[in-house]
Amino acid sequence: MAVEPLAVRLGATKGSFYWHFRSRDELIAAALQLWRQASTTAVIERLEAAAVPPEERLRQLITHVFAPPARTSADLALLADADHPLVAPALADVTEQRLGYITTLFRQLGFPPARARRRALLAYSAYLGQLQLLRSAPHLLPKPGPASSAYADHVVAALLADQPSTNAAPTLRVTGGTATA
Amino acid sequence: MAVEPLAVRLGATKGSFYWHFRSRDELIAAALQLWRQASTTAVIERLEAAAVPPEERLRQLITHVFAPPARTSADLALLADADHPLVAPALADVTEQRLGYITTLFRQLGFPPARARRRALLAYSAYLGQLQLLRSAPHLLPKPGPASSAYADHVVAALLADQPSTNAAPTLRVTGGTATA
DNA sequence: CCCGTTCCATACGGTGCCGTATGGTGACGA
DNA sequence: TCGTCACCATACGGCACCGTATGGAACGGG
Repeated sequence: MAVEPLAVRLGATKGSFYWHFRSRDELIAAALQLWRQASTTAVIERLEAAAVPPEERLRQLITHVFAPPARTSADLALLADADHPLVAPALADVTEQRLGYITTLFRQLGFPPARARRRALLAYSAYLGQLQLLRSAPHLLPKPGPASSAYADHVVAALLADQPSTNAAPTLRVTGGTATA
Repeated sequence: MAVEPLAVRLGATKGSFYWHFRSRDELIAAALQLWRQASTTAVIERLEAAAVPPEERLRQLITHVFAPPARTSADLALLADADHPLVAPALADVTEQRLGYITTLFRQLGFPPARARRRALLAYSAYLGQLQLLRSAPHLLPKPGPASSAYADHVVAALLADQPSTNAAPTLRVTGGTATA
């Protein structure tokens, strides 16, 4: 967002803006710092605060993300400018942090390291793609309501299902929606 | 991409550009038309040309997309400008076409309609997210080589896995911890 | 009452871009 | 040789934006 339109949208002027921030980049840096904290660290802390088993955390995380009542997503704006020199490092950090957390959740579910990592990648990719769909073709997504919850359930089931082939059998069964034998 | 930088990058000038195209938007529209055709219709036709069972088609599609040797992606640029008035409809069309095709593949695999649709959504979301990761944090993705193929296999397995029992309204059980928005 | 500090507004130069106007340049046929 | 036409370059006006310069209110302390 440019600073002149931003200023008028806030009922202020450019002059006042440049008194508070030395430059446009300084504002961007500050906003990115906020975003890092609020969009990742805070979410993880909130999830960890509850005394529930890891599969419940993962379930909450997924359903929260895939059944969006009105997901206001700064992620989208930043992903769109992923090449911006200030955005890129912040984005990389956040991605790494989120992916790391999801990986540990899968590990806690009994997935061996490599499989946990792959599953986390898949899960996070699905999240990012969901965001894109939300913007580029929202009419193709299930409407908020029962269809949306059913979809979230479907995603949870697909992501939490252990696959038969690979060795070192993960343990924990998935409770909740679908009773996997 | 602006037309002045584009012109110099092509060793031409702006004047010559405006002889071939009436405006910048006209170039964009032409490029979008090309993209629709090459990135979707052509891919589907190529897949349908081979005389293989549907799960093999799906497998080829997924592995082709998730084990990218050097995926040159126009998709990314367009997703980044998803709000552009010319890009948005093209993007919606392509999304709908791709999603429809993936859905029919899942249907041919025996998934009932609603589940096929959900699975297709998940698969396509995963693809879109993969694209984003490729740009915003490529170092977190498996490197091209065996790790990459293993990951592609993992994704195929996760997406093709039949889930037991899933029919008939799973009714998500939000156990402990409350909703925590 | 004067002065400095804080906060905001107006005005200006500079830049990158879009689109147009206009002026070549070479090929080719009459 | 001359005119025409496809193609390209230069030059210009206009716009949106960034960042700076400068001129104030408002206010509190000496």
